[in-house]
Amino acid sequence: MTFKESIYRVVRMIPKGKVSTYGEVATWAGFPGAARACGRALKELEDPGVPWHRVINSQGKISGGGSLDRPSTQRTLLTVEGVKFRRSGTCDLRKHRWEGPAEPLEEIESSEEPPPWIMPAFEGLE
DNA sequence: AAAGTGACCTCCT
DNA sequence: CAGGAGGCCACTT
Repeated sequence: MTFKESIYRVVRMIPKGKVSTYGEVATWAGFPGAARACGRALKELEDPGVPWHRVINSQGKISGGGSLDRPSTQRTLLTVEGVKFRRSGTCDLRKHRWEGPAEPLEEIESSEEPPPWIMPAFEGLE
């Protein structure tokens, strides 16, 4: 299990309409403090099944990195999912923040196939 | 193989 | 709210 795979596995668990932060994703993936590395992992993401847009920074804002069109794409996807943004560019983290994985991560690590309760990332969108 | 550098961050002044 | 330092990983000397 590589670092990136661990990150992706956690991100795939974020439900539609919820968001999480780089730092928390990294922590739940087993790498506390690796928020920055987490950002790079998502930047280099190739798997289309990972809802990368649901990961924002700890201030509730969309980070400006990656390719130029990525921040706007991210905001559009989140808006479609029901996440509201203020004019300042921040969203209400208290309302949309994902509480974290309900099941201990160990259970997932041991399984070969992804469990059926993980929803496709872009279901209901296009 | 080891050290340096950069990155979609965070936390603490 | 701005600025600076810290920490993790991956890529490059």
